[in-house]
Amino acid sequence: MSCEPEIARAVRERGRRLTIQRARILSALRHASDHQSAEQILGRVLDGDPHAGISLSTVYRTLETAADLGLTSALRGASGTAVYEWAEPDAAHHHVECAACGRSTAVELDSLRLAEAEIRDRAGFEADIRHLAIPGLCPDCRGGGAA
Amino acid sequence: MSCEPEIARAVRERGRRLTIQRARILSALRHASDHQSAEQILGRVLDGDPHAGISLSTVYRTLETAADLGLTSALRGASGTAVYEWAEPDAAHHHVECAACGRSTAVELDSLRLAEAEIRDRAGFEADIRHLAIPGLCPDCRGGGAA
DNA sequence: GATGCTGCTGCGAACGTTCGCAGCAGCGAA
DNA sequence: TTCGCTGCTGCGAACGTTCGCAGCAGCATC
Repeated sequence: MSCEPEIARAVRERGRRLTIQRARILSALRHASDHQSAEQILGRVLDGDPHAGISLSTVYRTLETAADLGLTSALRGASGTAVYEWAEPDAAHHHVECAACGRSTAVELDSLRLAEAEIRDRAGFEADIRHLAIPGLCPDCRGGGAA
Repeated sequence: MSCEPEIARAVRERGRRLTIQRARILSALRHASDHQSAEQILGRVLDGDPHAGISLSTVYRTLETAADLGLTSALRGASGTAVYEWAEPDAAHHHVECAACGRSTAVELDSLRLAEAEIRDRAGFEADIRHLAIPGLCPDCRGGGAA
């Protein structure tokens, strides 16, 4: 796949080692169209090569490392299961998740910039609100179920 | 404890049964000064009565039920362990958690009202941003470690 | 006070995730 | 190319949390 050199560079540039496992895991996530759980990612890797012999621990650790490097971002929604996605550097976005049906949508929220400033003023913290799972009710469930 | 009738009423008013276990668990959380994990709450209950015979499952279920009723609110921070607190109805607040040292502070954030409106406009979701765990860096760690 | 419905509980297993450890392998230096 | 350091991996155990089940007990009714 064409993006592997890109992944390799991104990892090595930041002083980390590029292992076969990392390349496979990150490549799988890179080519996924949406959020993937750790198990789904492992499934995709093993789909491509059933003899890869990659463990779930490694998937978790790789995803955590990659999040540190800014390559991926993690999201733990109401379901409790964490999902991961490739981090497009310019597309900071947030996820609204329906508490009733579980459907989730990505939104860009300018007002959270204000929240960061507000936090700096009131608590002195340097907040990092680039990727948030926000609970709510989707239009369908709002009309039918609740209210 | 003087608040038990209040808890009893709150539970029964909403059509739920008041059990000894629920009364004990909610009372323990009500009198706690800050966030408590499920295990801490169980500890407090058993502290008061070592023969209470309450299981951790019941603590989790009670806290979930109480959150549905609006009596408590749950928060799952970066540590992964969920913490719970008694929900003061008027004091909507958020928690900023230091990614480096783990310290967390409560802040009130007006700008999140804007975010709710923004979400309604852009995604049609009715967001519920009353209680959020926001990652960041506290003043101490910002000065010393990062930057 | 006795009875019945059914919501709640304790138990134990299972889930998703993290951790500790011993061995392997990437990468820089020689 | 070889060597050595040490960061990374697989394994398995442990953690916090959720789930399924059978039995118990709160509450409404009589």
